[in-house]
Amino acid sequence: MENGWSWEQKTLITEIIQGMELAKQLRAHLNTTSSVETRDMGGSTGQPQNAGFSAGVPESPISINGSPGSDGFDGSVKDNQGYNEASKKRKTTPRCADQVRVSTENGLEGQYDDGYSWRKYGQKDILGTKYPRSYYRCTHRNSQNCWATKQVQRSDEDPTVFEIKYRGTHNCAHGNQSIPSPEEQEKKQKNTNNNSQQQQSQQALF
DNA sequence: ACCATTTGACCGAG
DNA sequence: CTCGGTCAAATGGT
Repeated sequence: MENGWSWEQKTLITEIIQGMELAKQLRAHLNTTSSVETRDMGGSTGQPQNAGFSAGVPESPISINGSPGSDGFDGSVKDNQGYNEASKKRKTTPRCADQVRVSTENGLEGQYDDGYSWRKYGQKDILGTKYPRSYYRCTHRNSQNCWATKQVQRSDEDPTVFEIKYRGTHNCAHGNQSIPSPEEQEKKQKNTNNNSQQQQSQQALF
């Protein structure tokens, strides 16, 4: 019963945080003002949370290789087994997601770490966007029923900004105790969201 | 060996 | 048909 509470609170907090972040960014913009701005976050946007910037994927678009001889594919063994057809459709899946904008310092390197472990399960190019969108899911999905997922997409105009969308709730204890609550109930979430626009000030392109 | 990541294919909705 | 999202096999790294 009270379970929903946490989620609601979390959502609220998240929203507040979002607002703060936005305000921060806005402030930064205002601060610089004058002339070209272009993100000058040379320290202004003190990001509280991003401590770990690990440069990992420099993004090399050049995918070498290109699947060399792997001809093993050919249609032979593929075929999907209809595993899930259970029938009960989840009502189009509840889609409540929080959008958070993370600005990485001039360097694109750095993946913003929110404290949870994510496993990438897909990447797709979205029409209209210059960069592909990555899909992540909690590593404990099977272990703790954490069906939380995250989507990350780079801004087309500002490669320094990453748009992170969180979908679902975290049930995993990620590092803290092990699954103390065996409750696996799936709570229905209602959409209470109303945030519609969040557009940031579009910066003038050069 | 395991696990995270990569890539292609499949699927559902519009 | 197209677009977006997820899964599943293959691969690499530890």
